[in-house]
Amino acid sequence: MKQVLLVEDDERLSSLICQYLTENDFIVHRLSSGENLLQHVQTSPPDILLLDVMLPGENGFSLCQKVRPYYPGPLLFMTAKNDDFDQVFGLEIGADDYIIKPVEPRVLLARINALLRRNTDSVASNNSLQRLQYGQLTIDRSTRSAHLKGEDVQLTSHEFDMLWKLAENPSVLVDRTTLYREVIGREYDGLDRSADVRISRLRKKLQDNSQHPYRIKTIWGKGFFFVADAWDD
Amino acid sequence: MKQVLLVEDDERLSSLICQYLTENDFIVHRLSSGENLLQHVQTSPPDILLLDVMLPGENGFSLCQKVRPYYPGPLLFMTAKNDDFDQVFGLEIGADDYIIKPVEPRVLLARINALLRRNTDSVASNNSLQRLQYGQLTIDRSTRSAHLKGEDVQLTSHEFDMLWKLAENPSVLVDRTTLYREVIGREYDGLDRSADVRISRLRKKLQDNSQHPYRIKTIWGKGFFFVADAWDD
DNA sequence: GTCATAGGGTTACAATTATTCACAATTAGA
DNA sequence: TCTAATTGTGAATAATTGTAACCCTATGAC
Repeated sequence: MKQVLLVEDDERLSSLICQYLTENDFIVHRLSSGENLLQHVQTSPPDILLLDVMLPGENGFSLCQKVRPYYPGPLLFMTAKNDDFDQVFGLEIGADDYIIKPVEPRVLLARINALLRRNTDSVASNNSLQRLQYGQLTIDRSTRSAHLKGEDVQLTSHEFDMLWKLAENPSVLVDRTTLYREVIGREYDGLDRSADVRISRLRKKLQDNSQHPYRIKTIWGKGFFFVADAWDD
Repeated sequence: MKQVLLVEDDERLSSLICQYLTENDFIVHRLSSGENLLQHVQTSPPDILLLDVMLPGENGFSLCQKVRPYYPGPLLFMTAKNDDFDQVFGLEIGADDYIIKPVEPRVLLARINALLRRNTDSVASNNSLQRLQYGQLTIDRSTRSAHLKGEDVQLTSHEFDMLWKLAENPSVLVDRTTLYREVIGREYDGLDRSADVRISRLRKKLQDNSQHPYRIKTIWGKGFFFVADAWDD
């Protein structure tokens, strides 16, 4: 659940927004002025910051400039003043969006989601090929973790490397020579069995049955391959 | 210079926008319908895409859905129709902003810049970043302090250096040699355990479980890496 | 079909590497 | 200087991985 920090002095509007966002699975923290904003942002940073422009004491623009060095996430201004100059100014000092009141809750929500989507996208887009999903099995390279039927599968480093090598190209044979060279990191001498041992341990953790494996299959005398769609029991 | 792709059938508005953006150091490409949009985006992807909603032939929403799989960058809708439902819909199908006509050129420019800033920020400037935020964990280089779940985490100087080194490139392996050379300040002799001890102390303070760590993970025989997403276990 | 054989699956245990603890050494502050 | 906090050291413990042995199964010759 994403955390929203709302700074708004109009109690009626604040509680309206709070209610609507809470209904839509956000955790909302409310401040009625910018007094403790900096401290709040530093100790429990929100996922998105909603700032009213006209506030008692320090105004939203000034707060934005103060808080920006400590808060890199999305920041959204709300204001009753429909003034192009202010809008341009707000965006230029580092806001990501600028909404003119009256705020329609559905629109606010859509804009919040658009900002959050973009923000998590950019983190995720570096790892475009970082996550594989096959039925109930998920393999995430950025965290080097695997999940099966919603449960965390505790794989060791080498087990994970082996699984990734096989799973990144489902149905494609990975022969012993390749496996040793690219995963184990040495040449295959024709006698070494450590790849087999790794496969064996992997199968066990993936709840695969070696007599009738469905995830990692063996091609006798050649190597192994990963099966993408498996019918889970 | 950034490239803008503008899809707008109103010739007067299109040339007005084109002129204003060109004056402000953009390269503008214009299309008067969505006919060749997909091809254009694939052959010369713009830095930002401006889409009119009401277009001859295929409308902007439909174009957005078609083009999104091939264009991950910022996308902005412009429309004369001031309808909340449309706005919400546009944002939900993947737009980053939605502007109601009449379009004020200065406002359009400010919004374009806000989107581009956000887009390049997250990718490019991690080396100049003073503050990292991963879920409930923030790490602030300017004050050399870290916060977890709103609480101050008391890190020693070396613990902070180690955490920063790992966290500035999440999911990237930092091997022992690098760790000793760049954080501890001496060469790794193959026996020294002080990096492990620091990691161990760090994990404890980050409330990480070394049996099943989620923040700082070990790659056996190689080194360590930092995990950005906290929702793992 | 039987059999011999080559290769794969599994296991116990050894080797390697990581984690942690108590305490020693070092450093920073008063 | 003294004191407290920080950091390193070495040893005990735990986890991971490789090795060698055993057994099993697929394959092909007969």
